[in-house]
Amino acid sequence: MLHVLLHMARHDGPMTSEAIGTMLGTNPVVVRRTLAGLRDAGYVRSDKGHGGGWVIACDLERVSLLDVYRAVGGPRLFAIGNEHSNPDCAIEQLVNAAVDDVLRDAEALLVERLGAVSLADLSKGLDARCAGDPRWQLERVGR
Amino acid sequence: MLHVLLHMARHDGPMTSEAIGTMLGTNPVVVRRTLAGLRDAGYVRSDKGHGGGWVIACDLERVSLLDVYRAVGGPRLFAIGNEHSNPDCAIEQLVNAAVDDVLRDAEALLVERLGAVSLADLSKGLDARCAGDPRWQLERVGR
DNA sequence: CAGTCATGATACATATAAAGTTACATGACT
DNA sequence: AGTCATGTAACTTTATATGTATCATGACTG
Repeated sequence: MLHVLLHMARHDGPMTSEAIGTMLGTNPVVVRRTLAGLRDAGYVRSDKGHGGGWVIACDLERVSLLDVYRAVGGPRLFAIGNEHSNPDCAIEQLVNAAVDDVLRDAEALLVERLGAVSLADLSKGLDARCAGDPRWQLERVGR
Repeated sequence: MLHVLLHMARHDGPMTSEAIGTMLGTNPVVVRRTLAGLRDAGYVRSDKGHGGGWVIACDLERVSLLDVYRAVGGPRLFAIGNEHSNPDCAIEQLVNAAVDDVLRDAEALLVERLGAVSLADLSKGLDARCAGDPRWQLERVGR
């Protein structure tokens, strides 16, 4: 979705779900489902009808990767975690506490780092990277 | 599994897969499947026949939570990651690089922290926590 | 106003992985 | 010989994500 947002930012005029779907090698409905979160957060806007589609609706400077992550969906950052926290077992309490402690710190790091990078940062990085190479100003999507 | 290992360490005599399964609210076969990784790593031993079952086969001091994590199975630490790294799209390259950078650091932190805690540390923590409370010396499993 | 193009939304189908289940073979103890 | 336990394989169930089909709605166009 970051990929999509950056393309969208560099595209004048709306992008349709179908175009994005083709770009991602997926399906327009899936695109709508996923972008719905970003729309609800106010980061993009969608217009119906002729000439409709998806447009950036925010200041890239004020939206971080963390914002996108949260808007798009998963509260689950880790593939591991404590399932059955049985409050009756001291061993489990201790193990969970130890694992939670580590996981909390790692999540804090992720949140901090993802929160520190804005979409504008990425966009600027792209400018720098492609300076003098106008090819990349177009959408080079492929798959 | 950490839960199981600590119980096992405080249990004299082997624990059967069925007992462990009941303790975890799961199935003996699932227990065998999961513990197989720990057995292959040499952290536990399994004996067949009468009086058989699972026993700790390592020095708790020398096995970290990271070791257990790796032996038990999942190379996937994060629920997020880059799927289709399309080498033709500069935007995707940049996004992936940015996300990978953050993920690498977070994973490094996890590895460091999980590697710094041994099973013996947890066991000692349990001793400290339950000092003067002999109830917890028994398996209080429940579910 | 009719036609089309787009999203919104719902319901259903498929794919994948994890967990659970069943069944049987093997080895060990009594 | 009988029982108890693991080892293993095959199958089923469950959960989740993804893909698909369909129709309603709104917006632009001629």
